[in-house]
Amino acid sequence: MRSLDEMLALSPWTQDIAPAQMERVRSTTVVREFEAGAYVCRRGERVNAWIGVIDGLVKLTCLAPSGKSVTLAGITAGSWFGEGSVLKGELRKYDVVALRGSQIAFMPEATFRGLLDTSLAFNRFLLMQLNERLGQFIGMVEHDRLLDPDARVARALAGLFNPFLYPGSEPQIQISQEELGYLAGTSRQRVNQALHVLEKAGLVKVDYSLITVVDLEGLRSFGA
DNA sequence: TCATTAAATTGTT
DNA sequence: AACAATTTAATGA
Repeated sequence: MRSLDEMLALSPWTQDIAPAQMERVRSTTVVREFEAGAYVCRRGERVNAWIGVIDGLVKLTCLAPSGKSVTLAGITAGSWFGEGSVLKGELRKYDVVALRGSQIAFMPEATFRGLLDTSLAFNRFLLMQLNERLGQFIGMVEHDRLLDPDARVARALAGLFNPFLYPGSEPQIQISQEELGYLAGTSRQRVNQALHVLEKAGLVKVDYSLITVVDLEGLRSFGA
């Protein structure tokens, strides 16, 4: 995915948006590029845009009192996020960091609210997305307590390929094992071990800084 | 294009 | 956590 237009074409909520609204989305949404490691936005900033990942990969992260950072979610290309904070008009609760060079779209709050007021499809999409996220986070807590590390890595990885939340088309993700460790809540070494297990099981293919999902269903249910 | 080097990532203990 | 091995990216001949 390279351009905002391509991403809009992939986004489910654009399907029956009126042409005038679509034009407003196109003309007001700003695209910015970020290098690996750069902050897309920081905790505590006023939220004035809905954010879309056109290309690349970002993570939602927060700082534990001890100083350790915790990754709450990885957001892949094709996904929009941050609607919760826009709706509530609150300060941003987490840091957003680019893990790779990334192209990020910022849709101004006014445009976002315009869509809310005029499009039933948009409201439906948000409802589905919020519900999907809720399910994912509940699942994360459950898995964190019930599953062994191999399975946790499998779920964390599968979570990045939720077709509704992340309508990117490719079954690959460029992510280091260290970052996957932050996401799964385990050490890099354990991720390395787990990836070997998952590869032997025929669920993924592991390359340098790149993981290809071969069997998404198998990944989701691994260890259950 | 090829060789050299530094940095990032991975494999292992 | 530490160390070695491997891959990538950048540089210059």
